[in-house]
Amino acid sequence: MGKGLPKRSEDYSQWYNELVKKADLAEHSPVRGCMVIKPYGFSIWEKMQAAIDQMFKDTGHSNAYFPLFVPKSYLSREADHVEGFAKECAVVTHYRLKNAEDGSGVVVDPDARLEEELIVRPTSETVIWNTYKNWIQSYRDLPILLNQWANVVRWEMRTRLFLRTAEFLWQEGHTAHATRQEAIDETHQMLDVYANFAEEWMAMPVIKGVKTESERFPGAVDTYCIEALMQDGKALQSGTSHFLGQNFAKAFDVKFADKEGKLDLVWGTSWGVSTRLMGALIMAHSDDNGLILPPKLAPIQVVIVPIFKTDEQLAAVKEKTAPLMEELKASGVTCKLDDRDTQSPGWKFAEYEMKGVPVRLAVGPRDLENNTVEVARRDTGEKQVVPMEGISSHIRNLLVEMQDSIYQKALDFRSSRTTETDDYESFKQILDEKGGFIMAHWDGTAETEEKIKEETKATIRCIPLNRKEEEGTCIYSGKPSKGRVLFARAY
RNA sequence: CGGGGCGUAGCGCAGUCCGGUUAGCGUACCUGCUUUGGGAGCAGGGGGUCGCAGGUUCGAAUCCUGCCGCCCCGACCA
Repeated sequence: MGKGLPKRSEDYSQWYNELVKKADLAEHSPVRGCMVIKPYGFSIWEKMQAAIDQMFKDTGHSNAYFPLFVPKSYLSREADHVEGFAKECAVVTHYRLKNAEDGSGVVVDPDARLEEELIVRPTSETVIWNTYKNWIQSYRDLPILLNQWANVVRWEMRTRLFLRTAEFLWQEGHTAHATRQEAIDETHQMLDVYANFAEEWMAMPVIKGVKTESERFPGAVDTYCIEALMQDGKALQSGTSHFLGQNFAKAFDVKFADKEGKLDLVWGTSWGVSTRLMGALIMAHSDDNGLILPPKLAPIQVVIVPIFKTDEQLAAVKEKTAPLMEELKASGVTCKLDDRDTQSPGWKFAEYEMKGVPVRLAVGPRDLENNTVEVARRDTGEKQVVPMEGISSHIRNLLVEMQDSIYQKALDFRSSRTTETDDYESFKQILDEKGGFIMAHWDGTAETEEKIKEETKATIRCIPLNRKEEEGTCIYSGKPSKGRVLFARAY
């Protein structure tokens, strides 16, 4: 593994790319825009999955699985939906290969063309609503509260590891309800689940809001989102929850008989987060020495690096640390002892910093003699020699404190990079000089939104749910506005 | 799809303009010795269809033609 990372201040984007590779999270695959998620990266994703999955279960959802392929005709059933996704769909046209006659390899067998092409799902609303049609006849069949963990493909023109890949992993929840209000409540509930996950697990503060019409999910009535701020001052949409109204029920003819025997269309929601959250996690906290992981999502929370010259010294360190490891494991702390004699302690220090292991313990002859251990915390870089007595509870407290402190740091950063302005010139100046979130008045029209985007590359990330109602005038058009919206340049 | 750049050892690169020893450097890898509290040192060693295909030439990584792939900028991006 090569040394060092580019500095964030010099080239943020290159810093990110290098970090992803050097922390052993992911790498490019032979296929353009796709990635190999490496074991360490995947183990972080698994921790995220486990936590989110539990939150889904706790809110009454079950997992299921629907197929990868969508018949082409399904996609066009909902007009906005096909409009939104058609340009980035991978299409399966044949089902067989054969040996080339000139011996150059295999070629597509022209006789094996599919009667109807299959789309590799960019999202599963269509397959799922087509299925729901068969499952729903009566109000007694409702609600249906399902989630699936899956891969989807969106043929993006430009990709970046985790942030935007042609194939990505995600979960997509799809629910069906008897009433409008119940579906709206579900939409909000899942938005809250995402926000809680982002803040409590990822230590990443987010703004909850609703998208403007132009940023809305194709086929949705309303799209809610959580928006996070990255260290370079750009926004990252980190999760979405859609109120679908009756749009997909209409497209797939999903009706139910209510208590009075009257037929009505079913109300729907869908919601998802993806491996993009990995990108968010990386960019929200990490520094020029590598990844910084909040303890709750760190696959290894504590690493012990023994300092030794001889086998006897190593054995003595192991004997000393064995009870500590037992104790930590018993209290749910993931702990690893790196006793390799093939790498120097300094190499290991750098390595675990790159990988974002929250707490590092170094134990050597000096410590054995004094009954101490050197404790280093990744987020601040602080090192402390502490007595072996009570070390286990010291570490547990430290992990809790770090989780909180990492969140607080991100929150402080966001506060310092959130600006209110009432003037278009200073709006542009803030974007160029400071970046971050800008709260400003907007007249509510798509035209104005588009103009601002063209001129500044900033988009309306969302209309925050908790914004205060206040009269104002649009920074661009000068027309009246009922409240501020959240602007930023975004990923 | 438009503009720019790049394909040489696992990775990162020099050499290409101006053709000419055995294609080189860093790192990684292997062996040995000394080391080990912040990415160790020394010595030795292995690893190459120079993106692919043609052409020019006594001779091509280097010049010419065609093709392929990747990266960056733009367009695009629930």
